[in-house]
Amino acid sequence: MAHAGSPRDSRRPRRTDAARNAESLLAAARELFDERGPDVPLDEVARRAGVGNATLYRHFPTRRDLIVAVYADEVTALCDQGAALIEAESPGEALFTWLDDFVVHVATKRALALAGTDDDDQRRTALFDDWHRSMRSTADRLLARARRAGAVDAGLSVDDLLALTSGAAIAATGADDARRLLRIMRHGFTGDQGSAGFVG
Amino acid sequence: MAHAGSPRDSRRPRRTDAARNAESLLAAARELFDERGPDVPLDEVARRAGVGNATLYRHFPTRRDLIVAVYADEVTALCDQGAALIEAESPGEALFTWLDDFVVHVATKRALALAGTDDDDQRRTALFDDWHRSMRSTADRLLARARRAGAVDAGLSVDDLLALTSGAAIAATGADDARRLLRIMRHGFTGDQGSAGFVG
DNA sequence: ACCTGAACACCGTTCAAGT
DNA sequence: ACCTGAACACCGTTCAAGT
Repeated sequence: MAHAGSPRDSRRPRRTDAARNAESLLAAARELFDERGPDVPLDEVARRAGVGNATLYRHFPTRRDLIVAVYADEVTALCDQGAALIEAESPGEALFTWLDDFVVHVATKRALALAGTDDDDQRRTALFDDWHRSMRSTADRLLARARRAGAVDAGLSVDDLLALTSGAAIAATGADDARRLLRIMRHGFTGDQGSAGFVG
Repeated sequence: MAHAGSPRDSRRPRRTDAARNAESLLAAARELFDERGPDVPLDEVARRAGVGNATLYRHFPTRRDLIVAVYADEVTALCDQGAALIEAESPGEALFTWLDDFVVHVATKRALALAGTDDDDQRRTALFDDWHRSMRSTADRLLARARRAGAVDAGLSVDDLLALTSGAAIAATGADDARRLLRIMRHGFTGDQGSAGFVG
């Protein structure tokens, strides 16, 4: 399963101390993001990891790179979960089950997603930029199957689906709120649930 | 019409130089936000306004206060627009016409909304904190009327409506995109538009 | 009462010197 | 090839001194 955020695919092997330092930095960043939020000084991450600050910049040129690396595993898990759901009996339920996991993921990392916005590209959050590709392909397959089953509107694109879903997750006050907002969006403000009947 | 962001309701009158400085700062901030984005150095705002930097802090203690003051007029206009729409023939169309203006407003100020997030309260954007009250009461009246007309789901709350709507606006790539996403949300992912019939 | 600009603190980024 | 920590630059905030 291809996933975003996997660092380093260079040819020759990396020196063992460099590999160890990268791991220490990731562990320190994970801890400090939890403890003090996504704006924690990068020097502090380096200090806790026991390396010089410039070493952090060598491995992770921007704060965003660090954030993405820290949560790469979780994104991979989410995509794997989506791959498993592609076999589920009900294509409609499969899609919305995955979206449910997705909004929880985004809502939980909300602060990090916003902190990862770059100055030059203020239109996109870190989630939408770096993790978007793998998320998008996962969502795309689930959506296509749900569409064939008639469980979603034929005109709904993946991009719109993901934009709306992550927008709701970012606007939500927490994971539970995000899941509730997703349920509302599924049937719309008008609340119509009729005509489509029991599909899938 | 009560609105957010109106500065200064102190008793005794303000010295004329203080009033002039506040105006200069607002004008300079408006220009620089347009030219260089919401992260422009505050010292630069003060310099363009022709005042000392500490004067800026006296009038607007946080960057957020400055942002809110700059866009207070626009928020007021949006609320007035909502007040006018409360008389419209179709309650459902009135609500969605206003929401259409609302998403354009939020999408246009998207970067500012995100820049206004505080460190201590990372759950809310500036829009949701400072302009929320007046927006909320406007939306509330339009929603109540639309609900009585059966144009929206009976269980839809103002808070959920505004959370979803502004979330879509923030996730959108621009004003046009935001309007499109609003239309999708209105009827939901399932695309059902049936059962409710021609209400309003 | 309000203004000023310099001083201070903090943090991201770079770089010369090491191994 | 990689690491180090000090130096640099930038910006928000405060404060002593002015009017």
